[in-house]
Amino acid sequence: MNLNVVTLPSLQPSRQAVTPTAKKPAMSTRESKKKQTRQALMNAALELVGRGDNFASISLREVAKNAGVVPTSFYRHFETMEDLGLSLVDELGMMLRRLMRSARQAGQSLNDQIKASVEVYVQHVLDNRNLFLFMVQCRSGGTPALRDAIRNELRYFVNELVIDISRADFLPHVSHEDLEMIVSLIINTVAETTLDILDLPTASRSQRARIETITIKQVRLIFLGALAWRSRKP
Amino acid sequence: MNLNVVTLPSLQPSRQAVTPTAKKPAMSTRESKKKQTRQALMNAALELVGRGDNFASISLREVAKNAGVVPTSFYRHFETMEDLGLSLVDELGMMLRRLMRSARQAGQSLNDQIKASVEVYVQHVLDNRNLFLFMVQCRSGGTPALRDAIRNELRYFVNELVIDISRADFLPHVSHEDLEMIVSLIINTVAETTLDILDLPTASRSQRARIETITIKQVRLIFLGALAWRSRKP
DNA sequence: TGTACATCAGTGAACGCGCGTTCACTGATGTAC
DNA sequence: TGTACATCAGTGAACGCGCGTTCACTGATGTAC
Repeated sequence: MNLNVVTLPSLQPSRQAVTPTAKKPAMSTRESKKKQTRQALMNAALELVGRGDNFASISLREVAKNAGVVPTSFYRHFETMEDLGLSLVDELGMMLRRLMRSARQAGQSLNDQIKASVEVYVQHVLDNRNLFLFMVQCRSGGTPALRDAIRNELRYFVNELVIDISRADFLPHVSHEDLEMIVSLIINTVAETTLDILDLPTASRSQRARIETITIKQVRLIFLGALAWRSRKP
Repeated sequence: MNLNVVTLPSLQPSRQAVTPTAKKPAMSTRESKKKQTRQALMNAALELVGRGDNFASISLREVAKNAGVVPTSFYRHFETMEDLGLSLVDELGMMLRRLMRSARQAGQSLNDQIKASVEVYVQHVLDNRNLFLFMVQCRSGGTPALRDAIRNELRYFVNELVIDISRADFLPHVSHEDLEMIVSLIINTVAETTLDILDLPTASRSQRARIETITIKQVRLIFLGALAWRSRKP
């Protein structure tokens, strides 16, 4: 598409140079406005989820209205509400990757790392309330396609953590298969707290600390079990 | 209401004697027909959940239609769909108590007990598909009242298991508070498998065995951790 | 650079439909005497 | 036991409303020359 621009740089050199991020070609006014509306629709849906509606019962018209466009405009961006939902899962995925990056802090003891990771998770849930609400709702109440998409995001999370723990050599006596079993247990345990966090009255610091303490204990106990675990030879 | 019947048993002695379960007075035709319709409405809602609809987006009219009554009839039994949902939670509660009773089998080793309990759980999920679908949907996507009701049912489960383990003296070195933390971890771990079980293609025995194996391992690992756990003195 | 044409994100009217809820009703069941 | 009246689960018509989707449109933006 932009190949001729690249092979014949003399044609529009100044435009390319002015572009803030040099990687992608400058976005046209039309394109960027379209992206803006698209994002507005996604945010509107999240907003409605945040207000207490279930994603499964939100109407296309409500979303359009909240995004400040006419209902028919919706179709310029998404085929159906499920389609929009799948895009939200993409957004969720990016957020989870950011979360993962924040949680990876080397050079500490295992106990400190557990504590820090749980705290980072709780903070992310509070900072991305609506997106996490969407996640827990759709994970168990979405259409098959949505549930599957979310399941994949969580699987990615598990795989990454398995790699981390393998590299750190925390549990050298555990087989790969069993390590996956253990990491799933950890991820599920942490994920399980999501709803409890979201249901907290905002700014209830003591309640938040209570949940964090319990979760940290649970993950530590799992590691204690993992250290005593004997994998059968493969 | 029936007090005079009780205090003056000579009035209708034969009717009382004929009643199959002697505890409650005989139900009138009208009463029993009403209960029947009520149950039909609840079953219709579960049926729709089983077909893939989200409870949050099921309409009162669909439920009535599926139950074979006119929409206005619904109001003779429930005020709203949420009201019906709360009754379904009651039904769920009774089912969970039956499950708990089946899982309580004394006189085995801890490992055998874990294995048997997980298998009983999986069997119950498969036998009560729609009710468990309703549970996982509403636990994270229901109205606040519904979520709270389900949360209470699960809390009951945790409390019962704490009592069991205390009595069995499996973990005498663990404080009551930490025991609750551990039992929550176990219950959440087992509950987490629910969706995976429900998503299985029916009668995929090998997949079912895989899930059971992993879950059994996870619970055993938790107990291993619990045995090594050191509670602070209270 | 200026002009003529193409593209396409967003508009607004219109559709048929199922929704929750109201109301007055019917007729089988229950109660009082 | 028989009769006259009360109760109330279920009916059916009707309401106004928001829904998803269609269609022809408008006018700003992009493209070609």
